[in-house]
Amino acid sequence: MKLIGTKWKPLVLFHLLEGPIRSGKLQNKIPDISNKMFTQTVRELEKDNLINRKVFPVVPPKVEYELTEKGKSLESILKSLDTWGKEMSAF
Amino acid sequence: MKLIGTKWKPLVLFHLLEGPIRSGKLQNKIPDISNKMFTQTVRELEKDNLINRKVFPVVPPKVEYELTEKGKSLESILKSLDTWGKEMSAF
DNA sequence: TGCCTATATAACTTTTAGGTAACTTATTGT
DNA sequence: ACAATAAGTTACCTAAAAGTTATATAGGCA
Repeated sequence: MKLIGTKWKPLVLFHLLEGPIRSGKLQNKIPDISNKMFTQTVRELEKDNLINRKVFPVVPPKVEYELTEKGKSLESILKSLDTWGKEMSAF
Repeated sequence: MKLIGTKWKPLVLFHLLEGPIRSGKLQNKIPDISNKMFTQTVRELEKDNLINRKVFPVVPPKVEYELTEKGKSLESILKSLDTWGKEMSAF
């Protein structure tokens, strides 16, 4: 499972720390991600067992993503990365 | 500075946590890295001010790498990542 | 004379990540 | 009829990351 070495995975996970969220909303939180990369990223995270995908059988579609326990175990790392990145961009 | 999104940077930094080390030794700790990627990676880390490069003017060449203070500030993140990776590969 | 050393670079190729744009789906409301 | 909706897929293309192979260096020593 490559977490590092990918551009989007950590970012998606980071936003999921806030709790379950609809697909579109999550995507909006990451303005620069393309539609394709978003889907691809969440699919991989699902395979990695870091997130769950909940599909509601309605029209138009409704899909929610949320962290699994395994995903939640990344919380401190993700937050540290975020903090570190912000501190360093001050330089 | 892209730490995330690169394959080798975190690994190189992780090995430097043990202290200053000669170029060749460091490279040996990462068996799968190609000669080119090793050089390229340390050069970028140097530009990022995460590591220092010390050149000894001898023949054959002797070069040492060590973390800067900024590099050392990554310690807890790097160690967490390492620990997490090991725990998870148990699955 | 010519080989060995450790570190690095250059030229080139392959692989993978990522982006774009068009299309699908099924139901509701007009 | 048909437009709008949210989520996703597909085919295609480009750019960036990484790998491979060959070469340079300069002094010590057989």
